[in-house]
Amino acid sequence: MPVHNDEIATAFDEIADLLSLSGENQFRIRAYRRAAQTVRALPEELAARIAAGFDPDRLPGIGADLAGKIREFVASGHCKSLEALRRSVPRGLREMLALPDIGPQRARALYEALGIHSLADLKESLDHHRIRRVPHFGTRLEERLRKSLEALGERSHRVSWNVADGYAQGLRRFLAAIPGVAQVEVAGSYRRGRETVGDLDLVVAAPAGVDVDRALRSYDEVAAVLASGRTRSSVVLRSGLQVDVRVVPPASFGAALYYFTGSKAHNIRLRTIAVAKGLKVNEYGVYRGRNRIAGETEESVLGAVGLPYIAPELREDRGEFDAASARHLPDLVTREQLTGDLHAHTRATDGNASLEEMVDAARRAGLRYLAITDHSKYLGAVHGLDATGLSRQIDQIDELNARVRGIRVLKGIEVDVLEDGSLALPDPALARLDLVVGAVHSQFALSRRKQTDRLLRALDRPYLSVLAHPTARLIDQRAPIDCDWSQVFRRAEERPCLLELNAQPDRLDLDDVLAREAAASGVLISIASDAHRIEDFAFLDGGVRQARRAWLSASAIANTRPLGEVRRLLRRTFLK
DNA sequence: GCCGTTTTCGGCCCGACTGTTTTCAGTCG
Repeated sequence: MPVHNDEIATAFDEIADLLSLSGENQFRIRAYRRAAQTVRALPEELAARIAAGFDPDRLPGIGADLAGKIREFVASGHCKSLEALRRSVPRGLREMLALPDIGPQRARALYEALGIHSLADLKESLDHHRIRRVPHFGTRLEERLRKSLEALGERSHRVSWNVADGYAQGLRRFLAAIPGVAQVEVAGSYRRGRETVGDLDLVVAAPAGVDVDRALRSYDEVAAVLASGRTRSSVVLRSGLQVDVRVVPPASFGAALYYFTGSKAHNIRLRTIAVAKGLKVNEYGVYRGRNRIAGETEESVLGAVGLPYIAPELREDRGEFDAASARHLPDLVTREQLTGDLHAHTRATDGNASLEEMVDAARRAGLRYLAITDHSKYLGAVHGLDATGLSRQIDQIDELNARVRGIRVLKGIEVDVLEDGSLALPDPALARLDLVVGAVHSQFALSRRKQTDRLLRALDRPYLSVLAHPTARLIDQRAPIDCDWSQVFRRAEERPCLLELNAQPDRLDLDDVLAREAAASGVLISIASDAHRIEDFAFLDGGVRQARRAWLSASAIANTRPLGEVRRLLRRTFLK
């Protein structure tokens, strides 16, 4: 039974929690948390790499001890020290950490004073007002915990970037309109372009005396105030989304924006680098001794520690500091560099606009070519195109191309990759098309071996030009298929075949980690809207965000090139 | 537990808010 990276990471997180409940050294705890993060973000399964001779202690933050635990876990599926910890820490105590305001110290104190070792125990003690008798606990904390416990069930999980964007823009406008406010930016994981956002972080530049906190509390979507201060406030909106606002003087805006954009791991690393140079970085600026030497802009903060600007999408502690000091940061792709879109649908299948409407919308979105790739007919498909329907659409596209200006329409199809890796339409039916987009729409649960073979065989089909949404995941709904991606990337590079970064907000597939790995293997990426409505070309922004998180520059993206070159790329795949 | 152009031992990012306390610990981001 192969052990997945996420299981190793989850075990390390549990060890960290249990160590914290044992009152262990915080730096030892941090080592486990950092190792969990490192392992979770790896593009390839560690078990497979170890089997191939890789030594995990070469990973950053993983030394001899943790490497040994990884080996033990991979070999046996168990970790003895985790099991020992589970025996030594009262069962159930860990779930207390899920509650805001309860950390390891308070969880421990409640256990020792009242024997509380579960959320159910806590509720009972709260109901009987026993908590307030524990040293360092009081009536206010009791009330806070009561509210937190009630809210725990309905606590919102992370929302998609697009949903967060709706709330963020309203808040930004509201805060910017406060008299005296000089500047407002949305920071946090939103600014780093993560596919989901847990809470909103906003940074406000305002001179002393501007009461941003009071204004925020009057925002009509605020349901509860968690913290309220002169420079920092936290509220919860009616939707359940938490909002943290940080207010700084204008001269510190860059430093505060940097600090609040994160990620936490990135900030810790930046501050560590600064310390080595005799500097201190905080949210007010960069300091040498008591002298502030930077802070008005983010560029000044990085410049003060001797580094070039690092784009927010790269700030995940995934090698950006090494790249920055070597002056090898990628020139990240922008939306303006996209020249066209290689995946879109019309009313002929499951889209809701006509061919002409989709093409017009694409042209207005600044695209110079658009591939129409409606679904093929296949077993169980609704409204797939049959040979007659496809032939009719081809004629319509020829007719439209003769008529419209400013955009070229490519003839394509989205065809199913069947369980055996064959395509749902025979080669002769595909030969007339400009491109063939293959996609997995069924049999998601095949074994790693079968799924890998399936995709490798699909990549061997002569007419396949693009593998769409390769992992078939739906964020928070459907797990990615299990597959040896390094093999798939190698084959796609040899063919060559484009791999898609599908920009639908619930797909974003390939994700940032795999897209970076694919590009490193020499595969060209197609950022595609998969538009079903005329509004959907806006999804391309999200695709570009994900591509930037994957460190991709325009040269790694097929559809940043002129149509002639894209045609050559697509045609080359037909010749092999 | 990790790590090293100061170090193989002794460090490990930094500050705001809250509540329970009279000077600070805990939690969080």
